[in-house]
Amino acid sequence: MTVSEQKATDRAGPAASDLAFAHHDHAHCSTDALARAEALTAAKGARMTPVRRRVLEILLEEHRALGAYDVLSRLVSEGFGNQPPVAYRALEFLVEQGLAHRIQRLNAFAACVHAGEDHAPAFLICRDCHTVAEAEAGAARAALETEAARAGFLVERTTIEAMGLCPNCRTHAA
Amino acid sequence: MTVSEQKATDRAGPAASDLAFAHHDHAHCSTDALARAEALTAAKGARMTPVRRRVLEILLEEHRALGAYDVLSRLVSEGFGNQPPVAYRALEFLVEQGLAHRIQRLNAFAACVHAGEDHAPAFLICRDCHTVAEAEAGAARAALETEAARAGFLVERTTIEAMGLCPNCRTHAA
DNA sequence: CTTGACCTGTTATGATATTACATTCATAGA
DNA sequence: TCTATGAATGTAATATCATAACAGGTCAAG
Ligand SMILES: [Zn+2]
Ligand SMILES: [Zn+2]
Ligand SMILES: [Zn+2]
Ligand SMILES: [Zn+2]
Repeated sequence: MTVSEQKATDRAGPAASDLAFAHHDHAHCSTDALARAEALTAAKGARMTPVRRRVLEILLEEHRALGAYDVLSRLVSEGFGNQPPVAYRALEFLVEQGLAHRIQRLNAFAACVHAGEDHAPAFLICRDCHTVAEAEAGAARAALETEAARAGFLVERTTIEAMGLCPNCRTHAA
Repeated sequence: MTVSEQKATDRAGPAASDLAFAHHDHAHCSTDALARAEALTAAKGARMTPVRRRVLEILLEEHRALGAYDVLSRLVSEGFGNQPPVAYRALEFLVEQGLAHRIQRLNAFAACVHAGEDHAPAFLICRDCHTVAEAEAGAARAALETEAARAGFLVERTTIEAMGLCPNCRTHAA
């Protein structure tokens, strides 16, 4: 990473204290994200319907990734449709709108904690407590694009994920 | 990326001409990989059985990722067992031995073209022709670890994949 | 030749995801 | 206001990906 790239990362990236692992006022974190989601979809003319809103709320409850069927079972118990497309369509919408991310490693979905910020996310997945934190992947993505460019490959989308131990679980393990 | 990191990449990484996209003597590329696989497993005392060898050969036929069921259907037509565990177990073995990689994005598997080299792979996946090239991810992984360290997260395994257009398909598209 | 580890075959099931079509809902234009 | 239209949702059926559990076979060390 060059010095200028590091500075860019420092400007754009979340502070370490923003990360899911740190203690924080999660009720605020969650309602804030939901409010921003409403504003963003309204601005784009996209429709934040009840199912979609509820799915986002469910994802926001914890900093974990949920499978489509986990989400679906929650929806069913609240009177929404009980077939897979109900969950998959709402999740697809949220991902398209940048309000949620798909975690490839887990075949699961997590709410975006930086909605509207046009960020390059990496995901830090704790194998122990299953918390998923969204980290800044600008530098990693740049390195990947550099490598791709050597091959003449045009990068359109990237998947950058790390599996390991979060600070809390490291401490417990030690 | 620092200058020293760039140099490290240049030393360790494959030349651009090594990549799957470039024209190359693939018969040699393939038989060579198979020979190295035999040597590596022998050295480790692991058993390269007929199914396992055949699965590796199948993966080596092209620089693409194959799903477990694609592999399985090939095995069936050659007299091996026709149940999913037959394919999954052979693939699991190859991944454990570092002879193949799992491509998360595709739920599929590709032969490793740098077996035994202790590399940090990134995968460049062409959305058009489905070729999968293995690129050097040392720099990207280092950037990801730096970011993870800020959060106190201990990285154990990484998934670094890019979806996009390979040089050939870029040309055709243009 | 027995033992024990490992490998393979097979059944059954579970988990993830999509296609297709019918119905309902929101809203822009007549 | 009253449709026409496209969007969203509900539902059934199916496709795709993955693992658990157990039985039987192979092979080399003892
Ligand atoms: Zn939070
Ligand atoms: Zn944890
Ligand atoms: Zn080749
Ligand atoms: Zn291509």
